Amino acid sequence: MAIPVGTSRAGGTQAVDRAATLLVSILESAQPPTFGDLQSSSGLAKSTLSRMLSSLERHGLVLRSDDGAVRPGPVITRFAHSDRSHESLIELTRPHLQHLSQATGETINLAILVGDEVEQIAQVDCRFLIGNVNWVGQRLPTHCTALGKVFLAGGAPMPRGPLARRTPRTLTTVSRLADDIKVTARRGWAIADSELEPGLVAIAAPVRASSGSVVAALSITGPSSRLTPARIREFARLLVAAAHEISTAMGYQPKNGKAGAA
Amino acid sequence: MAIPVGTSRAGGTQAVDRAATLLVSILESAQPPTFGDLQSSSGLAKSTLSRMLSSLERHGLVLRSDDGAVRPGPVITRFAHSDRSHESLIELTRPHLQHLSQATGETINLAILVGDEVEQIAQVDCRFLIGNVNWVGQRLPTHCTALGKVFLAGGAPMPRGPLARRTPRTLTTVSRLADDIKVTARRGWAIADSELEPGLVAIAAPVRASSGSVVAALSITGPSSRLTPARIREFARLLVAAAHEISTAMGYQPKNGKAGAA
DNA sequence: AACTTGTGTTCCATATCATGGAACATTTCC
DNA sequence: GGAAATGTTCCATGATATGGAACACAAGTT
Repeated sequence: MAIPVGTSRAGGTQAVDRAATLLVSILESAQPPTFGDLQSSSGLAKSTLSRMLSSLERHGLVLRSDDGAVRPGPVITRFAHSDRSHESLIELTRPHLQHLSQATGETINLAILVGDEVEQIAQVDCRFLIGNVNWVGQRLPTHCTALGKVFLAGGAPMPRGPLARRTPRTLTTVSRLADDIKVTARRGWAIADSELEPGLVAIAAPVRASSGSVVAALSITGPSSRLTPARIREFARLLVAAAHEISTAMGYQPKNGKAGAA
Repeated sequence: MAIPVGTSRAGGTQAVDRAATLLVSILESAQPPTFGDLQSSSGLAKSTLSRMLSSLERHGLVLRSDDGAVRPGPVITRFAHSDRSHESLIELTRPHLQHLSQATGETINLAILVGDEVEQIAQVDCRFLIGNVNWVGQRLPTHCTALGKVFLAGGAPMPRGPLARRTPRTLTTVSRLADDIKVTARRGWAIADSELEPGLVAIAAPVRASSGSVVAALSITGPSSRLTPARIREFARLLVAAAHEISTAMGYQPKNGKAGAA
C-alpha cells in the first residue's frame, strides 16, 4: 500500500505537493470524496491527511460537511461565481488565440453568453490594416453573429419575436434562424456572412466544459474579400481544432456518456 | 524581520498553511498579484515562495504568465466552469436554508438561472404534510415564479412574446410583468401569488456574487392558507436577511453604506 | 554597448518542522 | 449494549523544508 503517486521531484515543496494533489482530486472528482477516499487515493497516513485537510479547511479552500464529504470550500466557490473566473478562462485560451491568429492572420475573439447577448472577452488583432476593431466588452445579438449562433446551437434559448435586421442578409425570422442553427449544430461551427455588417464574415466554434455545455465561443473574423469560401473551409478546421483542444483542457470528453472514473 | 504573520496554531501543517494562504490571496485579489506582491504580502523568503509556487503550478492550481502575474490555474478554471461549482454553492448556502426552514416551517428552495428558466438546485422540505413536493432539478418559467422574477429584476433578459398562462392570475403580458419586476427590484424581493399554481404562494430574494450579479435565488414556498399577508411580510424579512448573508459570504459588498451591523 | 537594477531559481548546510504509529475520542451499526 | 469504523491528538524521530547567498536572466539607464 501507500504507493505514493509518482509526483515529480523537480523543485517543489513536498508537503505542498501532497496538499495540492489532495485539492486537485477534490476539485476534479465527480462527486465529493470522503476522508477515506482521499486516504486510499493519496496513500497518506491518517494523521497527515487529517492535518492537511485542517489546514486547507481553515483557509476556506475545502469544506467538510457532516456526512464526511470533502468539498471545494467557500474561497473556491466565491471565485467560481465571480467575474474573475472569466479572466482565468481567457488565460487558459490565450495560447490558442495566439496560434489561430498566427495561422490565419485574422482577428480572433473569445466570447461568452451574457443574458441573451454575446460578450467578447478577449481578442487578438489581425495582421492587416483593414479589420482592426477592438470588440472586447462589446455585446452583440445572437441571431446575427457567428459567436451567437454557436451558443444557440449549444442550447441557449432562441430569441423570440422579431429579429433586428442589421443588414439585408440578416436572418430575421425565427424559423430561418432555427434552420441555420440546426445546420450549425450538425456542422460543429457557425458562420455569419454579412449578417451583422455588410462585408464582414465570421466563423465560430464552441468551447465546452466537462459537462458538455457551451461555456464560450471562439471566432475568426475578417472582410469577405479575404475570407473566401476556400479559406473559410480551411480556417474552420483550425478553429474547430483549437476550440476542441480548449474544451479538452476544460475537461470535456466527447461522446463520454457518464463520468464513472475512480 | 519577517516575523511570520501569526498564522494559526491549531492543528495543521505549516507549509500547507503557507501555501494555502498564497492560493487564497491569488483567488481573492482583484487583479493577479505578481511574484513580488506575494512576496511582500506573505513575508516568505524568495526561495520558499518560488518553491511553493512551483508546486502549485505543477498541479495546475496556479498559472504564471510571461508578465509575471500569478493567476488561478486550469484546475480552478475547469472547476469554476463545471456543473460542480453549483454543488459547492449549495453547500455554502445549506446552513441558511436550514435556518430558514426552522424559522418558517415552510419549503425553502435555492435556484439558478439556466437559459431562460429557473432550475431548483437545493431544497429543504417543510414541516407540514401539505406542500411537500421535491422540486430539485425541475425547471420553471421566469415570468410566473418568484424565483424567476428575482433573476429578471437582477438583469436577466425579459421573456418575449406571449407568456404562458398557468393560472388566472399569471401575468401574461410583458408590460404587466415589467411593472412587477420594477416593484420587485425596488423592494428587494419577489412574490408570486397563485401565478404558477392556484393557492401556491412563493417569495424569493437574490443571492449576489462579488460582482453584484445575481447568481442564485432563495425562496420560501407554501399554500396561501399559511402564507398570509402578515406572515409574508415577516418571512420576507428573514428571506432577504438570509440571502444577504449568503451574498456577503460570496464576497458581495453593497455599494451603499448599508452593509453595517448584521 | 556596458552597467545597474530588478526578478526569479538553484544550491546547500542546518535544525525546524512534518511525519507516521499508537493512543484517544466519537459516531455508527449491529 | 458492545464492536467496528472513522477521525483527531500526541509524541519522539529524522526526513524535509528553510532562508541566505550565489547564480541566471531580463529590463531599464547612462
